[in-house]
Amino acid sequence: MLRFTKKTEYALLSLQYIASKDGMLVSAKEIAETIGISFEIIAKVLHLLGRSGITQSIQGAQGGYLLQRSPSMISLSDVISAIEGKPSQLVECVSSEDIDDQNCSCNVYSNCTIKDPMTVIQKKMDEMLTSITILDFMHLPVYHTISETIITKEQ
Amino acid sequence: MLRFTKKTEYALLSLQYIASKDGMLVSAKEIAETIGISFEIIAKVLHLLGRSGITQSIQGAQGGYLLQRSPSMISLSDVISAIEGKPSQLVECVSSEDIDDQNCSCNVYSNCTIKDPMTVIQKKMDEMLTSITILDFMHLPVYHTISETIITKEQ
DNA sequence: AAATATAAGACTATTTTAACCATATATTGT
DNA sequence: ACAATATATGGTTAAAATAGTCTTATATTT
Repeated sequence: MLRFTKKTEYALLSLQYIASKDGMLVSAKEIAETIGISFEIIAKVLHLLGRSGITQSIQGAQGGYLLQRSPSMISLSDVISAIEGKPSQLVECVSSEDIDDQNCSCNVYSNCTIKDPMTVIQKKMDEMLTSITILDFMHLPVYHTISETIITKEQ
Repeated sequence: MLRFTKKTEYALLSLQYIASKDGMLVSAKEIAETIGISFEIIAKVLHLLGRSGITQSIQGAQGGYLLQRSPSMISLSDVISAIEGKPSQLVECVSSEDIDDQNCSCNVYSNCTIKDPMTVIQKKMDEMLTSITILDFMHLPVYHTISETIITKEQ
């Protein structure tokens, strides 16, 4: 099924929030409360993001997380890889990495007739996932009217 | 996880095979044997494709399946919808259909801050899935050399 | 030393996926 | 009419992935 996992969703919500804090340290507790998700899950997600070098973590009291690079340099593809442990693969035998080498372990079909077109699709998907970044998840500037009513300009 | 289900894979393999037979009736048994997958699964997949008007089925002896429209008019999006019963949704609350109306049942987060960017991503995904058709899964013409050696030109 | 915060693994329940089995229905050919 | 062939459809089961909770360890600040 072509669906993001909840963990990926939580990762995006977390990164969006951290990015919005613009360099300030943010704790897992704060993120969990803001999003409305249990602390444990958010902590696990942030840990995975840290492992992959997307976030940086400061342990101890007053510790927390911040982004290791700017939002525009963190792609959806990076986030998925960090959370799932490997890049997205539309089918088992086609990855964005071994597109050229033929060490495909898929011996399912006597002769696989969809590998080539699937490779093309996988490539398109990768291009899309790489082009989307955390910047795309950030709100546009908030405009204030003269009467101080806050109007948020959405895309 | 962003992965096609096996059923979708089988559907694509089946449609590719039926398309290659260019209008001839093809039985589920023939497809199952060609692909190397159990007859029952292929029959179920073909049934689902028929329900959605992608394939046409002729019952009874000498019956079988054929495409209801040309390969270039059957998109990957159509196939996924047929197999899974509804269009692909990257997240629960964003579908390609209710992009404009706001009857989103997702009350998971106190205030969801990723719905708008997710809608944009869903739209991109839909465009991609709609642009890819069974024609993209068909082999290019087979060229014969003078010595009758068959060379298949791959993409 | 106490409080705060991340690190990391174990465990359980639910959902989805995958495959198989059984039976019903329709059509053809003898 | 009847046997053979082929699709239609629902039920059942096993395996895998997902989602969430719990527990313990480690690091830092006050």
